[in-house]
Amino acid sequence: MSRPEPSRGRTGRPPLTSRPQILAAARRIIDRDGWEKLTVRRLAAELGIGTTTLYHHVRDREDLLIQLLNEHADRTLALDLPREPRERIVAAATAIHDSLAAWPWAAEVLTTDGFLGRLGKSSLRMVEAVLAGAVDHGCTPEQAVHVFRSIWYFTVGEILVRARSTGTDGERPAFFAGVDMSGLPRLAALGERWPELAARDTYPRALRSFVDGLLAGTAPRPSNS
Amino acid sequence: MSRPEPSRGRTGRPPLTSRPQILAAARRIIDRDGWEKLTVRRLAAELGIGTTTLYHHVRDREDLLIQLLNEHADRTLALDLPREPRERIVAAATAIHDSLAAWPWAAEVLTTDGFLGRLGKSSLRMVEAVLAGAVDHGCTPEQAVHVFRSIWYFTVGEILVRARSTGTDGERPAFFAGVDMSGLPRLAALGERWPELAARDTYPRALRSFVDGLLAGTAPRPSNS
DNA sequence: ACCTGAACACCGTTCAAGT
DNA sequence: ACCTGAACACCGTTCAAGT
Repeated sequence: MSRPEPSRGRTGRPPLTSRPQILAAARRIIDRDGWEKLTVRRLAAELGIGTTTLYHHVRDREDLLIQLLNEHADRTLALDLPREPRERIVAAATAIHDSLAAWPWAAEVLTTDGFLGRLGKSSLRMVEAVLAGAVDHGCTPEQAVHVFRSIWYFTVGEILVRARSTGTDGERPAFFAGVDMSGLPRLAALGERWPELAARDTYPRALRSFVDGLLAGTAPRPSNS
Repeated sequence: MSRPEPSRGRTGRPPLTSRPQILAAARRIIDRDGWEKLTVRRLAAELGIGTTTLYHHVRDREDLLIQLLNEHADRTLALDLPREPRERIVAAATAIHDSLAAWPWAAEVLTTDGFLGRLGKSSLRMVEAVLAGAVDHGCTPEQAVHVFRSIWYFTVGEILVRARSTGTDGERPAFFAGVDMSGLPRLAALGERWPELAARDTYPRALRSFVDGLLAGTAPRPSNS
């Protein structure tokens, strides 16, 4: 896993490609060409190495993406969190959300199996904060996991849906064109205002409602003594 | 869009491939080989036609998937909903959830831009039900859209994350293996119980909490007169 | 009007071999 | 120990042509 010092006497050819180099090249591609263009083949080309060489440094494409995400998390999740339980939960969830919203390509990796077990320390700190906030509020560990998972699903859903929504609203033709609106009065009344309303950033407000709803079931801890 | 009667005199060769045939073949592939195998090329092969012929009947792969989803919705969302606003919202969201949970491949299409505008009547009925429930509870149209979107994000997130989670728990090695747990006491205390807790189906409970939280902000309508 | 093969421009990953 | 080209087994989509 860790690379040896170049000065230490060792057998074999010294590596020409390092993990930080690979991640830097990947970021370069994303910034320059868009994250859709980050493929194993292009990344190798960017590094000036053979495609297959990359497979000595990353297990597969998914592994590359998770390493990239963890590095991103290290840079964006190093913040202090409030002490009060509810505010702690809200702040941690918001940090996760904002971090992911800035990297919509993260969507590809968010839903992989066993994702949590492959997360780095920075991300796990945020998971811990939500769990601790819930427990401090009076939740059992089981309830705390439920609180975390609920918030996680909502956050992932928000990111994934909005990541694919074009910001190019304005010149788009009738959103509900060709849809038969009979029997759908509320939807019909909204009509073409829908795209505008759907584009609003309502994550913070919805998050607070959700946290309130989740914590309402469990009695808050009695103040000490 | 609609196909002509074969008996009516018309110019040109009669079509050998119809929309229902295509959708039936697609379902056959999904049931037999798994939804990952549903590709344009395989579908054409299943139908016994050239790959390019398919492009006369569907605009592209995404269009095929949305047609398939709408057909699925027609078969699964034809249910009655309770009249009481809160129960109406919960029932509609649960119907959407259960319908999607049964077809995890729907994940591929859920997040496409302008998705709502391409939905069929059965799905829009559920959207309408959530909006109507919120308005009947006392929400403004703007708030009702907020309620729908919040529930939608949560539902999509739950489906997408759980769709990729293997049900093959039991023989999997240590979930948090190799993770440094120092400074993460709540997570450490949970330890290897995490996969078991994360596998629980908590959607209904979390949904109720969310709906409660979302409706709490808006005063319930005064009973009539 | 409907259908087609060939081609374009790609993918991720593995193998056996080279230095 | 590290790197490699070639190959495998695919993708979605477009074009110009055939019946």
